This record gives sequence, C-alpha cells and structure tokens, in this order.
Amino acid sequence: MNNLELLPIPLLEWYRENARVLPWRSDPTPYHVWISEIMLQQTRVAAVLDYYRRFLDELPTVAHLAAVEEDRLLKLWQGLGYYNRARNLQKAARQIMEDHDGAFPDTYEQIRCLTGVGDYTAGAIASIAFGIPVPAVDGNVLRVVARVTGDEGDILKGDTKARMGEALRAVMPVEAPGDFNQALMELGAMVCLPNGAPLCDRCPARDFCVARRTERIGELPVKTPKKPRRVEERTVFLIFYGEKVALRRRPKRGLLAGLWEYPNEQSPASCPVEAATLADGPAGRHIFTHIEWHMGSILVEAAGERLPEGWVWVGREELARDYALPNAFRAFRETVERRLGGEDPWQSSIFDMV
DNA sequence: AACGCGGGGAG
DNA sequence: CTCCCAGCGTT
Repeated sequence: MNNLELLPIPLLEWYRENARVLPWRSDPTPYHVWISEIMLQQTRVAAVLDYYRRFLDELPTVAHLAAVEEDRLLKLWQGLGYYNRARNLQKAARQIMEDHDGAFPDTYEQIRCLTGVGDYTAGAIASIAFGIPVPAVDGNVLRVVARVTGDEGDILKGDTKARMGEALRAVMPVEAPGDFNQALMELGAMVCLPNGAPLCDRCPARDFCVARRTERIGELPVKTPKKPRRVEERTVFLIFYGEKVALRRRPKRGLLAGLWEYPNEQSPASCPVEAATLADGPAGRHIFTHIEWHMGSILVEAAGERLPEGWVWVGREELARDYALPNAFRAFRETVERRLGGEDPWQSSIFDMV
C-alpha cells in the first residue's frame, strides 16, 4: 500500500534499545495501563510520574477507585488538569464493578465502552495490556505516520485519523501490538519531534521517510491552527476570619468543575461578603488553553463568621490536605499560607508580585 | 465537525 | 510569546 510496511521491524528494534523505563511499563496490568493512559491524555510523561505513583499507592485496584470519595479523588488529581478525567475514571470503575463483576473487560469493544475511553485509549489498553492487534493513534503517532508516509491530510480531522489508523492496522505485527504502538509513540516523543525539529539521524525510518526524502519535515504534519484565547479580568477576594480563609466550590460543569477556589468576581467593587478591606494582595496571571485570567486580589477581614450557602472556612492544614485548589490560584498561595500561619500577610506580599 | 476542558515544558 | 502534549465528551 505504502512505505509504512517498512517501518515495524526497524522500529521495534529501535524501541527495544531505546524505550524509557516507565513505572506503567514494569507491570502492565489492565488497571495500570488504564490509569497511566488516562493521566497521559494531553499530558507529558514527566508531569504524570508523581501523580501515577501516588494514585496507585492509595487506589491500587478498580474496587478502591470505585469506592473512593470524589473529593479525595479530585485531591489526588489536583494540578494535573482536565479534571473530568478523574470523575470519568471513577464512573468507569463502577461500570467495571457492576457490568463485569470487577474484572477488567478484555475486548476492544468492551474497553471502548468505558467512560473516558475513546478510540485511542481503547487501542492502547487493548494492545498493551491484552496483546490485541489494534492501533492506538495519538498525536505522536499522527505526526510520525504523516511524515513517514508523506500524508498531507489535516491530522485534526477524523478522516485523516481513520486513514492513518487503517494504514497502521495493515502493518501491525500481530506478535507485538503493544510494543509496536508504544514504539510509535516513543519515536514521536523522543525523535520525531514537532515544530520542524526532529532528530532524523537517530530515526529508524530515516532511509524511507517520505517527509525526509522530499524535504518536507518542516511542513508535515498538516494541522489547522486553533483559535486565539480570550482574556478575562478577575478580582480574587482573600477573605479571612481568625486563622481561616473562605473557599467556595466551583459549579459542577464547565471550567475547573467541582474544584475549590477563593471567591472571585469580575469587578473589585463586588466583595461577596460583608468585610473590611485591609489591603491589595498580589496579582496573578494564569493561562489556560482557551482563556487567560488576569487576576488582582484584595485581602479582607470578614465582619462575622457567616458565609453564603456552600462556602467554607478553612485552616492551613485542611487546605493543604482536603481541598483541591487548581493551580490557577497559585499566585495567592504564599500570601494565604502566611496569613493562616498567623503572620502579617501583606508585609511581604510584594514579593508575590514579581 | 466544532468546541470546551489544565497545566506545563521546550524552543 | 507559540506550540503541543500517550484525547474525550458534549453539542
């Protein structure tokens, strides 16, 4: 069909010499592979390592995951992003307990039915954990295949993904589907790098890569640009009472759904509780994929203990242990910790603004 | 077929 | 700054 059939043998040889040692590769049970694959969605290996260890340490089986408190689950996920992944993980764990009597499903179709498991992840689990010869087409694989075959299709489009998946299925080595899929991803992550900076001299496909032979490495893969971010101005209210700070829970849907936050509004004039303003706090800036928050902050002392429904007063220890606070609020962490520790919060808060 | 959804590392 | 990462669910 195309030169892709030249890839498996040199790729597998390269992989056996160059595969990184990763915790989910040492004991690739279905549960281990599943957790790692969900964490790795749109997330680099380096960012996942610590989360993976802590997660499996506390939730070593599907049954543990199915039973854990949701707030505890979100705390384990705090800072990793895309928090619906964590909730979907638990939904799927409960599916496994109820529909499969606690045994991880062992066909591609059944795995694909789990909440949070799409085409890619189903292929990864099926091939790596069960040796089923199905492709696992992620961003790395799309880039590698686009370059090796010289495919000019937009890799964000469904038909391009489907075409590349079928091309891979046709050359899949049935004796090593898991290694083949992981080798493709490893090659994309370590050698066939994006943005026209690949290390072609180390590539097992260098002799037959179409993009290299036709000098189109810088132009492949083809990918439609994404739309620009919008900027949102927010004023964050750091509200204290004694040695506690006010937190509220974000809505169940949308950005940072279900996580905790310091109360914040669009305008600095709309402090949500009756309080005396004490000082301006540090500024913060946080860039999401599609939104950019520009945050000012105001330190206030509440007039009384009463809070709106669903808000809570939290001390320093509980904040660190029990409440999943997104990294977007990192700029205020030092200030809040100092105040909750009984120090003068704005004495040194100027340092937070650097 | 678009869009929303985090956070961080590399160039 | 920009790009992109072992993508998925919703609309």
